[in-house]
Amino acid sequence: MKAQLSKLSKRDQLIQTAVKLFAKNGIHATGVDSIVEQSGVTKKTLYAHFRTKEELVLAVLRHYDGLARNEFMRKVERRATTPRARLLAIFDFAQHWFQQHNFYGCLFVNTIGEYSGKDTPIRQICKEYKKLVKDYIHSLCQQAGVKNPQGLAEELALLLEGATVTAQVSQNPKSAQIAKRAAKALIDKALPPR
Amino acid sequence: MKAQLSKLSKRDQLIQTAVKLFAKNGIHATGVDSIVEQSGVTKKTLYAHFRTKEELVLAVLRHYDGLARNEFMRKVERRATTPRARLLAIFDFAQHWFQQHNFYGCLFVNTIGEYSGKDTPIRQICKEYKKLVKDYIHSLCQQAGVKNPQGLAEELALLLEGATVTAQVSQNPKSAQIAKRAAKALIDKALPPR
DNA sequence: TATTTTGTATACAGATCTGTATATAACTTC
DNA sequence: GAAGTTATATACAGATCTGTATACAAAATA
Repeated sequence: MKAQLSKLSKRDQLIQTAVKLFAKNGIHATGVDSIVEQSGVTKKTLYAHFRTKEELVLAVLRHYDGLARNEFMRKVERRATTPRARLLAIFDFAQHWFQQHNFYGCLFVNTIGEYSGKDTPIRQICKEYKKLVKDYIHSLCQQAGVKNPQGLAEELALLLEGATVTAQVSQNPKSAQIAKRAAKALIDKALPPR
Repeated sequence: MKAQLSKLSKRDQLIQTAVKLFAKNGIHATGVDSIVEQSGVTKKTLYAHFRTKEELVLAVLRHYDGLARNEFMRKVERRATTPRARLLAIFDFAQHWFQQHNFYGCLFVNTIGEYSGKDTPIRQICKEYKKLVKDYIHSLCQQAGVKNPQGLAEELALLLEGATVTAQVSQNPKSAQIAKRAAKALIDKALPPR
């Protein structure tokens, strides 16, 4: 059951395999043995690149952080041109995301859920990811000329978060439309359409 | 390190201890040995009441479902009298919840995160909980005389969900205030204050 | 008071977990 | 082409996991 990862470095094969397994089954439920088996890389090699499983987890989160934020911004900007339309396009992107067959909610949220009590570097990365997403929304609000861009960005980020969790739990992607409807009302209030 | 659970049945001692450990450390990371140790109940007794760990998990979720929803509704109704004010009081309750020292996010969301890929009865309970919370919000919307109570309930439930996750990840309870601000705008739109 | 239930205490089986050790093959690079 | 790097294959150590077995004590019930 090896994947087609021949062109990648061993390190990347491990990370990409681990991302999939962590997202689908959770971190504690995913043993390094299954990562080794499905990546087609030896355990010895894994521990040559990462000193512990936790270091692999960190690498996976950092990898996914860059990947996910990049795709988020790219797709939002492709779907609309004006800042205002882009704020709404966030939720069209979300709906598309929720419909992916391998959508298992936000990896960072799921990870925090497994490390609620502990205070490891893992938590820091998850926290940072959410901050950067909000910063991006904030920049769109600024570009749109909103009076209180921070306030609107916080509200829209909350809606996106809620829609994501709801889609994950209820297994229904329509939460994106609900969030979009609410977002439109909040945007219209913060920036009356002329 | 036994807790003071003398008045409870062995079954309840196990459930209450398990709730705490699952919430704090996650389910897969919590071994039955630690539940046994901290509850002051023998492993033999645990397996007399629950055939497997998964059955204990189910009992814990069902127990917490009743407990949490009951407290949610009770506290919301104590904080305000009119349906409209109660819709807003949801977020005051949330802020208070987020500030608890043992707040580790929503147990059901964290649980789903650990069972994303599988389709066990566990998922069903989490799904049902979210539905019942939304139904309660829906009933408040109806009582308030909102034209589209379903629509507003969906939006407010999304805000509550987003605020909860955000408070958990960013470890900052102010997300409740943000959600309340957004909720107020949405409520005012759906039910203009006279 | 005899019996059944319910619990404790503890050890164990078998699987799985993280991480390491050993020995060997392939691929760079000088 | 020799040296050094980077893999593979595989076995193992030691801990921890779920679940069971054995032997005994306490408490309720008949």
